[in-house]
Amino acid sequence: MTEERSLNFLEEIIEADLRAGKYQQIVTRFPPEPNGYLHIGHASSICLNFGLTQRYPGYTNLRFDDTNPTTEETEYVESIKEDVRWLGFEWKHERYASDYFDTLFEYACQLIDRGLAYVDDLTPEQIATQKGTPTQPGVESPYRTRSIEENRDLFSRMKSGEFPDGARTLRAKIDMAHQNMLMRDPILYRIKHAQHHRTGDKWCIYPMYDFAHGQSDSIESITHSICTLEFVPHRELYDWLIEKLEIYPSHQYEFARRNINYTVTSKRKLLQLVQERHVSGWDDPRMSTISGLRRRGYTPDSIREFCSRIGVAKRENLVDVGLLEFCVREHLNKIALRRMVVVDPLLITITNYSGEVEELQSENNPESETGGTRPVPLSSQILIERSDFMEVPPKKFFRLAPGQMVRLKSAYIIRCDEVIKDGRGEVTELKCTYFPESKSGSDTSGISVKGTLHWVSLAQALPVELRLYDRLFSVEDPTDSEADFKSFLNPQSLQVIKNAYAEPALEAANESDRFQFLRQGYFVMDKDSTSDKLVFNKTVGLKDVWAKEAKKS
RNA sequence: UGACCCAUGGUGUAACGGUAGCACUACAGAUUUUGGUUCUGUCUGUUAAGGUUCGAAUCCUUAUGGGUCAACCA
Repeated sequence: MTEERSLNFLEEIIEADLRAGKYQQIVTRFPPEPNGYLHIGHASSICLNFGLTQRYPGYTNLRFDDTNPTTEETEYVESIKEDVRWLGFEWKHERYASDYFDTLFEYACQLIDRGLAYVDDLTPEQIATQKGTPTQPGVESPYRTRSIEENRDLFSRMKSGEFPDGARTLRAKIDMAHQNMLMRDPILYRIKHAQHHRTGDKWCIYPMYDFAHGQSDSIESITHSICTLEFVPHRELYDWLIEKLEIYPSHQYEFARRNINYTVTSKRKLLQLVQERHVSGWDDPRMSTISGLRRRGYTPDSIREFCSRIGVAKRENLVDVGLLEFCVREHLNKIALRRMVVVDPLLITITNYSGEVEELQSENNPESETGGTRPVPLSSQILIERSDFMEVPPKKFFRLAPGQMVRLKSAYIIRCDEVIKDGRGEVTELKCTYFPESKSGSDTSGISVKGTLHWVSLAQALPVELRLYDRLFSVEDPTDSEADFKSFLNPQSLQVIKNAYAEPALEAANESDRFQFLRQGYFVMDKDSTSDKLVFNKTVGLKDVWAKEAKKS
């Protein structure tokens, strides 16, 4: 399949570079800022960067762009490493932009010495106003003409902590009238008396992204520095610094970030959802974070497959979340153990069944020949899904109804003889008879039925909690309007079933085990499970053509 | 009203001057002891107008539409 696939534009560039002998091997990097958890959009970038060096000779680094100590934390570093590994990738070198603070400071001094940088005393507001607008040129700072000696002195005093936060900045001296706003004397260093998660209080000046990212790539000899489209205008500055500093010429390439409908993929917005308690945490199963998807029951394989299918390009996009769901169903269908769980129970008494408990066998996974079977107990009282019975069924309802026959999965065919109701007319019980000669696997009854139901023997039923999830937002693109994206939160995104009834085999389940609950969907055992009550998260439902059919009429 | 980026079915992505293909979705059918899975088939597309060419989704021009850029964030 990979060999059949056509190349994306980055692979074409790389193959051309390799063919031309420009490089013997390629080096890429995944460069997150440790200020939040990774999300599905990052997965795309991870698969791209690491995937490229699996396909072509070379390697990929994990580099934390940790140049802003006030937002960065070790907790995020750890989660990012865990997520990258969980996705199935291993980096060559673990690096930090902060590893290069000394070198970066040296670079800054070089620019000063060559008259290409100056210390500015303007306030943030002043800098903003004199920057101009995209259609109007900016004006030069009065401090732009300071002597090299003065700049050197001031910059080293900035470093030694003589000035308070925000008092001065180091700026590149480029062109205040440049078409590209980023070339209008961009700030290179700012003063921040803040504890850094790695360098502690060694520094009180920190480089800006633009003065750290490109040079870090260069220091690591990154051949292909891949980032998203919003950094296109940064490339000119990136190249300018490489040229002036005369350092290894990494080249930046940009691709369009992947957007997915009915969710948000922005660390800032995800952080808001966490802080304002709209979700239970970064790993809430409704979140688009890697940790959320993991807790939801997604597999690394399915996420990688998704990233591969959506591809890489430069145009704006909004990927249908249905494709992600397709990918996880496809994988889980192959690997998930089948179990029976009744969500909304209706009691059936099999009137001609003996009092004994019979042990039946049911396959663990019909997709797997080596999957084996597990025992399932059957007795005269069982539970079926309330929605699998209708007193007045529509046509093509292949389930239970008065006088109608149906098969109990891996067991017998039963017929509904009598409907018992309570005082309010609510159906409380069904009296059925079973056909002993219709036993699964050795059916000689000659009866053929259209429907097969999942069921659980009442006496052996295991009470479990189910958490059912729906999309977090009720509109395709919550960020596409003036309104606060949180106003589009779907109030029905979480539904908890406190008491569902599971077959006893589920007792042996462990955290993170994945199952298909027959005719319902895929579920994963959650970490909130206790010995008293197992908790399962619904990963995704099965395709349900009957639901569609029923909706039509 | 500047610069830059982008434009192919409902969605995502191919076609590198020579038959617009693949996947998802939707729809129809077959199989099925999960109305699952699997299998078969069908619908739907080159933003527009000019130009170059024997031939244009592809090259050129213009228009239109969308996106990005004015944080001491990344």
